[in-house]
Amino acid sequence: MSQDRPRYWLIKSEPDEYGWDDLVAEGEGLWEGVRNHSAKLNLQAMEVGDQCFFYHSREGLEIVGIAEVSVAGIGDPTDDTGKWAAVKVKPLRKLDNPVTLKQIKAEPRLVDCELVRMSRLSVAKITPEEWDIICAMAQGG
DNA sequence: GCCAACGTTGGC
DNA sequence: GCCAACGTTGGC
Repeated sequence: MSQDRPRYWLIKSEPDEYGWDDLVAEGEGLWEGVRNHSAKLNLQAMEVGDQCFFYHSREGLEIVGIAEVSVAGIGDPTDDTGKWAAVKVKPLRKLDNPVTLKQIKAEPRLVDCELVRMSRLSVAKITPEEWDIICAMAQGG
């Protein structure tokens, strides 16, 4: 239907290793180290301008901000075989109110989202509908 | 090509 | 720190 919207994703990171604040401090972050085929396919489908929820896993368990894909379709420099993908992202804005995994699981319209269905996927797809719901929750208070 | 064993990830 | 879910590997 409406193809005039960017694609939406959710990228996970452990704040201990590389959190939202680290991304903001750097200005632009290389998203590499993904070694899962489903996640790789998502990475390869990303285009410049796509928007990503930035999710803190293990610690925090919440979406803390929105990042934008600044460079797409690059190979993972930490990989010698050349078969893994990476992208670069820039911080766009921090959420007014972080949206926790608990909130997401409590929202009936979000129980089917990739984040909930495949909890171990580090790069998940978000539909425009899911994006809008989560954005509303982030503004909700 | 199938299935069991193992390792890793992530929520609790 | 523990356990469940998923992916990958290796034997047959």
